[in-house]
Amino acid sequence: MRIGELSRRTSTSRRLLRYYEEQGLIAADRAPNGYREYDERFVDRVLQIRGLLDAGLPTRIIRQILPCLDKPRTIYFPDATPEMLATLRHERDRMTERIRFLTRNRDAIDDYLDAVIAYGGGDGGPDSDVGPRPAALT
Amino acid sequence: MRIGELSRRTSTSRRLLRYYEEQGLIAADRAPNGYREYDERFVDRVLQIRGLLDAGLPTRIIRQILPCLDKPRTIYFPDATPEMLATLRHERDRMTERIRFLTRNRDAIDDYLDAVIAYGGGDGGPDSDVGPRPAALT
DNA sequence: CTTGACCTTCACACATGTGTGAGGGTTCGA
DNA sequence: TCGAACCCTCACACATGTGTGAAGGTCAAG
Repeated sequence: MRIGELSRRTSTSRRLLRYYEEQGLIAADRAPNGYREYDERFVDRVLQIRGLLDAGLPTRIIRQILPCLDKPRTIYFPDATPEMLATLRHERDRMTERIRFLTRNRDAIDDYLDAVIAYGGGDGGPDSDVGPRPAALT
Repeated sequence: MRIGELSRRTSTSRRLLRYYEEQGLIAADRAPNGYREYDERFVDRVLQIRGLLDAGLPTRIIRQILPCLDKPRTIYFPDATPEMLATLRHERDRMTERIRFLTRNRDAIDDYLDAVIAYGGGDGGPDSDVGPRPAALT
């Protein structure tokens, strides 16, 4: 497929797809006329990049960890230099930290939301169907 | 305490502390000479801001959710407008998504690392003490 | 009183992800 | 053959978080 279709299928602007390529995250090959040509696998790949980007990782890091994330665990290990393994460990730990932090704060928001609907009776939002109020608060 | 101490205690540059204030994330009061004056609570507060920032939330969102995250669940609910509750729900869901994504990818990295050390015997890094290799690979 | 360590505001600078548009080719159907 | 709908590269622009430094005020110790 060409860039327009990939763009549509990943909800990612053409501009960004070219940017990701420039950053070495994806490598499209070219049709004789110069157009980029992508195959199916790029859809998942781009989605994964978006996810990692959204999770706060910079392209520089994504470029390094992406090859290790191929779904069929390629038993053929690429050039895993010690520096790269160190980066991987470090990034893994950083992600674990992030997960902890996000979880803690997400739960705090959740608690707040629960408290608000228990207290004020909610606002008709999508969380209004949470079942019976705790006895102590009714 | 003044900005220098808060900076040291939170490993955050003075510049950023002023920036967070400008963004409405913290509100220091001023000594007669114009110096910012912070109390203990700001240490945690700043650390929390850093965490949320690192987790990928922009200051604009942090400003909204921070008041809901005060540790002693202040049963006194601030001006929780419906728009704000909607933001909160949306952001909570977004965080849940991020957590899912980060977890998935973190685990993938972890698996890769495990596979590498099982395969190549590791590189002497901090994960080398993971115990016996899986029987099938030794 | 001076020096040094603090503090203030202001402003320019930079990296990163992303938008936008100019200037110009290719392809395909009417 | 024309127009629409693609594609290309290049480049400037913007928001956000962050660094850095100038020009100057405050304060305590020597």
